[in-house]
Amino acid sequence: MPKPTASESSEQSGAFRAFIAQKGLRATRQRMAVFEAARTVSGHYTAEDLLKKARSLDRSVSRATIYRAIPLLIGSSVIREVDVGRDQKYYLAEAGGANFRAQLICESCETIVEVDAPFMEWYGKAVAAKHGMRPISQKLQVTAACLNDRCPRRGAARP
Amino acid sequence: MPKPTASESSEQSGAFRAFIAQKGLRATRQRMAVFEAARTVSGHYTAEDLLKKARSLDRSVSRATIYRAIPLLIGSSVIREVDVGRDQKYYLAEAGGANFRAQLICESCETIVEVDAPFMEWYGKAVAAKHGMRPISQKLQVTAACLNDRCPRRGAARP
DNA sequence: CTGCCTGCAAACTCTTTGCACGAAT
DNA sequence: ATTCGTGCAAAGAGTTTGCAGGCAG
Repeated sequence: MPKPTASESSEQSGAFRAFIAQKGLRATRQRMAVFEAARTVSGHYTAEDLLKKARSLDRSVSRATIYRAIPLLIGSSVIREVDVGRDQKYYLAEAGGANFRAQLICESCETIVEVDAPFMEWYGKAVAAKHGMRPISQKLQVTAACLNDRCPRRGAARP
Repeated sequence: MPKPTASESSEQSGAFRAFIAQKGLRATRQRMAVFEAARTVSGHYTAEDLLKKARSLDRSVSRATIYRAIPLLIGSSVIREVDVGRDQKYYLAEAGGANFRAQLICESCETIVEVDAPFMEWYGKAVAAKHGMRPISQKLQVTAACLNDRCPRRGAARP
């Protein structure tokens, strides 16, 4: 059934098509371009980055479509949202079922490192249970001074 | 906990005055009203809440002054900023030197519970060190479905 | 054919900032 | 007197949304 292109994405693409079909939505050209861009861009990217990449695949993709597609991409686990409290949110292609990740964030430059933190699952359950609540998600972030050569304040912060 | 009166705050007020004086700033009427409001309002509050309270103490306080005072209040440890990824940030009167707190956040209503999480200090150090970085701060948040009577989606959300 | 989707641009929300007057030291 | 501080209002930035066609199913 899936389009028999040589593209390595045909499989995931089919899964995404199924996801939107099941929701009564349509596999438009623009939507699929955003999907393809979302899983192709590497590392953490912004909505604007995603727009650039999607446009390189389909010139007609607009900013509005990007923002309207993002919730679908998250809902279908194609990407994950990473909010580190900056002005813009970041997104990340979701590799496997890799949940429970912490972020190590440089306070001065763009660097964000994903770190496995499986104990978050236990912690979330424990804390929520103690207050009679049902855990839904957890977030753990460490802000630090990085040593990246390109970091404007390499190794700075607190003497 | 007895509600602190204006006179009871004179001590902390003095500390705050010292802080701004040491920075070469001035103890203006508006600034002190915001300070007094910041340490009086209970629970988590927004900049807008702070404005309301400060205005009840001094009619002339403007929104701009609130936003300009907040960094001073944080810098002098009078309040702490709590960013849970919503559109507005929250602030909280800083009781003691209580650092390393996690937040338990209801995904549907306003409820935010502060939870001690001292292990964050160790975790931040360990993770940062592993990447040759120097830890600066850490944040841990658990989103959950709450059982508050006033919660619009009481106990909702699937496991 | 239906009605979901799209691009465009205006709208929105919280926060920041330029300006000229006001006030703390 | 000096500067810093203030209110006002406009500017900003990222994201959302109303509208009039366009296209998937």
